[in-house]
Amino acid sequence: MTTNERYGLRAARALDLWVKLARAFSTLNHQAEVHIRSFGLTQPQFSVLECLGHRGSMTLGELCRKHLVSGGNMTVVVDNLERDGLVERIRSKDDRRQVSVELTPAGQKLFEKIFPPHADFITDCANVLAKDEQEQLSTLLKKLGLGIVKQRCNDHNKEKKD
Amino acid sequence: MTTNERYGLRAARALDLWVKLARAFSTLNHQAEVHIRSFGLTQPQFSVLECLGHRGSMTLGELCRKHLVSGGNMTVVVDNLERDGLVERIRSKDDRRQVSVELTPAGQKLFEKIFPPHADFITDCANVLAKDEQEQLSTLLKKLGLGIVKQRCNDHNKEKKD
DNA sequence: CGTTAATACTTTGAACTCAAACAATCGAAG
DNA sequence: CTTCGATTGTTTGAGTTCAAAGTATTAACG
Repeated sequence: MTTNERYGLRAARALDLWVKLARAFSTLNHQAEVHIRSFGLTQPQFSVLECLGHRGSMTLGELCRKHLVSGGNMTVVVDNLERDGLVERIRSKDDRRQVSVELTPAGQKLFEKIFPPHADFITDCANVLAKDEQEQLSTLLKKLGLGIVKQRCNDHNKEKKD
Repeated sequence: MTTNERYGLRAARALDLWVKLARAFSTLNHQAEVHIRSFGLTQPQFSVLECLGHRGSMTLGELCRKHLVSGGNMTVVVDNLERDGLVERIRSKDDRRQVSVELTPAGQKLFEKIFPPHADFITDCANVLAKDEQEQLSTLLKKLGLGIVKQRCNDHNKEKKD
């Protein structure tokens, strides 16, 4: 019995989309992971390094929001980067609760060394699709992602009212 | 300085696609996670339960391949499901290395209880997009995912020859 | 001023993930 | 029949993730 026969056409289409999304992400993610690992970093570590490299120092909270990651987590990632001498924690003077994270010279150097080849790597992968396919895919993914956030947010507010 | 100015248009497009893919996946994944957690399961646990519910018993190796997950990992997930009395390990008589994993009656019951509402949930999320948009997106994601596998596989073989 | 609430981060415990090392079993070649 | 190599699972160690509880600091209110 197919998913269609069991749960209907709409559900079959939705579940199919969900599987394809998970597979595509998982595949690219795995490739990126392997590539990044060859530089001695994990993916979240690289991601934080990249963020700091491109946008300068950020607080832990900003890093969390940017990475859609829960608080307790970023602490550990930054711990490990700090242990490896790639970033530095600096308590803000204005608000002593906040901790600003900055690249050390070693961190900056590593970022400059590994980001370009990594960008090339991602570009290679994306070139499986033609230019307009890439743009079309981006657009649809954005619509899906933002749409879900909006939808869930509305549902949540509706529940509150009830 | 934009990504485009820094690394060129092709890279900018590819990186943008990568970010959108990661965001869309992460958003839907998070929603699904929260929904599944309300039934007392984690996502990988649910995923294994679903697999067994739809396709009957499978060996650990089959589960690994189906979930694109490394071996040592599935052991733990199945450990936890077994601890909760939802699945059972059965050593194959033909090949005593293989371990077949089966749903217990409790596991079967839980699967039947939670899969339909979960399918509805995913369907709701997907309905952010119109029917033809969903199909288009599925097609592009599939092409991207399979294309990358193929590309990397070729690269790998090329390296071997060198 | 002092209490109370909110914010920013850290800690803790459970689960998942990988890679690498290990054990058990099977198959095939000598 | 024995040994060697491949396959199947498990174990171990490091890292990531979340949720929930805890600490420190700030802001706001009486």
